[in-house]
Amino acid sequence: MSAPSSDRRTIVWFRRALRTDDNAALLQAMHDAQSVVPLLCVSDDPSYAVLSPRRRFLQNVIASLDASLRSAGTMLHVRTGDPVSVLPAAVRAYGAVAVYAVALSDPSSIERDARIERTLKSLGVAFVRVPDRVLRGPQDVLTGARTPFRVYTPYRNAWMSGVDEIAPPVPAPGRIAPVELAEGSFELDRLGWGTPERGGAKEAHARLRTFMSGAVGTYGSSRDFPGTDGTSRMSPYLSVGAISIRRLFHAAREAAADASGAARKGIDTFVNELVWREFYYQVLVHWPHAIRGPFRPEFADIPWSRDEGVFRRWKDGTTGFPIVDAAMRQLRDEGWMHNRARMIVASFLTKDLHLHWQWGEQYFFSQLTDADLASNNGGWQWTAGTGTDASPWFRIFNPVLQGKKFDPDGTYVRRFVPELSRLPAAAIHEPWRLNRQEQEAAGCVIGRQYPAPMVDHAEARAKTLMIYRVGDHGAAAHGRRRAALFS
DNA sequence: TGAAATGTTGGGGCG
DNA sequence: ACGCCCCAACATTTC
Repeated sequence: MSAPSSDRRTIVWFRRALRTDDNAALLQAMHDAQSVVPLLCVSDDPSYAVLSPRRRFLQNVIASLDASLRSAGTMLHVRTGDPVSVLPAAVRAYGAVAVYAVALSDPSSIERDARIERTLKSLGVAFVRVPDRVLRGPQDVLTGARTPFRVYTPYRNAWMSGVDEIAPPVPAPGRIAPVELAEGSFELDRLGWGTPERGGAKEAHARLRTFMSGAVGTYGSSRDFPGTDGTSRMSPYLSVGAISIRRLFHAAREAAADASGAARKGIDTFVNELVWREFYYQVLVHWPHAIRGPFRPEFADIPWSRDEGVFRRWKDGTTGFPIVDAAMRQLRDEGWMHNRARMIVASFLTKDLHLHWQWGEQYFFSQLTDADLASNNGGWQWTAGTGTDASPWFRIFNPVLQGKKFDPDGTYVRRFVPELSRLPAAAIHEPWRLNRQEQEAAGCVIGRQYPAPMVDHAEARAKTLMIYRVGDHGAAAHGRRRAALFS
């Protein structure tokens, strides 16, 4: 790194690290030059104005970022348009010698960044991408043969063995010298987003503190119950970088340091989930083809249904299966879904409705405030049985049993499917089993207030086993059985 | 991070 | 007392 020099002005392009706390690109820019311009590029596409939960969340995070920059003495400089043209224009307007940003690893970002780098280079300006999204980079966790891992457990063991290499988080700079707005830049206010309600970095840190001093202790068991507030709910903040992954990891380590044995187990489980996130991240870096289709090509030819009407009922949460409908409505209402519920609806889409898992992946990505390419893709491939170290394809969730097991009193269903709220707990996951009189007493007649189940699970399951078996030439057990048949 | 089908065991009712 | 049957509970296999 070069020595600090006050006459060198740089731009910090804020994208997926929307915070001042422990922001590697910001810290490096401030180390390399005293004068930094905190820059935000906003799309000028009119469809951008549609206020999905994710968009609202993002606006709040950005407002919070601007507020913390202001408390340090500076502010966001906003420009509209495509970053590929905005950044060179900003470089000229500010006379900057370098642009810093968090390094991104998905193919479309890599491709766009390469174009930006070329353009900036022609202006004599460096484009510095600083790794900041994961605790341990894809090249830092490899097998003895220096190849990437495809299986989670050995990956985790290797990851853990290098845990001391993880840097501690660095607090936000106390003071950042302000820079005058240049031609073409404006203050955040001018976007007319209104007063931010919640969702910023401050809220993320408060939530993290609460979680680490309480629920994390029972995380191992309570995280599986969607009616309980048993998860950290850090994923939306992580996905946009409103909180740093190191901040999260070190909070967990500190909590572990003064925790009882039982609580430490909960913390270990939590850290494991962070490692899953890193695992999926490195899978896509090493095998980017998984973004476009099954990681394992033997599953490329499964004859999926293309029934849009069926897909719509899944999205709308009117499948007739209470736990599925509750989950899908939570997604639409909150832009978030409990992890257990994600597994249930994903299994339902692929193995009860026989729709392509990529339809679900795409819909999740469009709705989730925590949308993350790698985790989302990894999760869907896991459910569909097409990924690295995936769930076996013949593992099929029974939506009624999952409901009974993980939402036994129906708290979750009642919260998101009000028409079922008066059903007795014993029937809430299979309301069609009540007789007409009982349905009327609960104010929920099947076919009127709430739909009949849209598929017969046993039939759907049988069909899944059939359509998957066709493509499954890879499983060792099947090979053996087939060989035995012919011997 | 599953569920269904199939197999095994053992207690209790009964003649 | 004994064998037999039934079936629930648990275990194993299969998808």
